[in-house]
Amino acid sequence: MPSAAALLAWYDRNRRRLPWRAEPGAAADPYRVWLAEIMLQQTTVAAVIPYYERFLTLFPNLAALAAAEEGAVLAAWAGLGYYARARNLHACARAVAAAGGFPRDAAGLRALPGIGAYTAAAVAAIAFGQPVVPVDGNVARVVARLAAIEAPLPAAQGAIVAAAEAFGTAPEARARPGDFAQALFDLGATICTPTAPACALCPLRAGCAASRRGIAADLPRKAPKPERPLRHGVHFWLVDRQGQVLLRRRPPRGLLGGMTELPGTPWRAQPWNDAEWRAHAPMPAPWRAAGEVRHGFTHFELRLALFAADVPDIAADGFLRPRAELAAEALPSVMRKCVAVIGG
DNA sequence: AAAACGGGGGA
DNA sequence: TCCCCAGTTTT
Repeated sequence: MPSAAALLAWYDRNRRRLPWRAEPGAAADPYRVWLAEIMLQQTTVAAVIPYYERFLTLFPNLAALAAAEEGAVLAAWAGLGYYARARNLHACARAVAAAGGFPRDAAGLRALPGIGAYTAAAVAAIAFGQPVVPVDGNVARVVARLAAIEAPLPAAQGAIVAAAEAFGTAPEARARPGDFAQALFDLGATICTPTAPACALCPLRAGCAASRRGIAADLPRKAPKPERPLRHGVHFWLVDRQGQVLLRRRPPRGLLGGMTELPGTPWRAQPWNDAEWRAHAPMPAPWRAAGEVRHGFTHFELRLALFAADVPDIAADGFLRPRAELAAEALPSVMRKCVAVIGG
């Protein structure tokens, strides 16, 4: 069994300073811990920091976020991805505000929108000092190596969680649950990295089965991923005589749910021919080819053809924005790419 | 159990 | 290019 004491001693000297973290010895703010954890789901620290700072300015506390319109929250989230997180964040803020505060235990937190097993444990440990171990990608990698778990993910997840909980029962870990969790995060982020782990610098090396066997860099093993299919779409850049561009809102749920887009066709496996995409144009217009955009989503690759036209007046569903203000519009990244190609 | 759900940074 | 990231929800 690796040494929790050694891990915490390493953490006390090497901890990362992050905007949502309390200073050593200070109490963590549950609102900030929760907000950061939601943003950090499947998202790197570097990507989160500017969004976190902006969010805290717009919504400095739970009451402010609960009082905001969902559209304002989605707009502040634009570009960060996984937009269901923003909708759940808002719903969660209202539920917690109505209840008078966050539940202090993992089971209570787990019942809230957008909070799964990982986030419940992270908030319980970091904000409320509960003796639980959140297992994210970092912790899973560290623990799979410590215990030399060779079964591939996701089948190995149960064994990894069990090993993490066993590590967390050490008295030093139970005395500082939040620091123990964050120590595992920091170790995974800076020493026990996915490729080429710096085992020579690791405080847990003596207790690491994978390091001993020389297979640390090979763990955790992962099941092969299905290949991503290709999809095609066409989007339209329609400008009126006042220089206003037609935009519209996507359906409230599903892919990019509730976000703003240029009007376009559905995205499908087969490319669109001329007659097909014209049937989806917001109105008849002298369309001219205006470029192409490629964008990768988690489960498919997207190729968009862009067509532009100028008309005196726009008569179509959607809303208008001055072309010059589009850079400031809250757009998902794929639509930001379209604007950059056409209007850039 | 499997699929849906974004986007950016690093190897 | 592929992989990974402080995962959750829906089917």
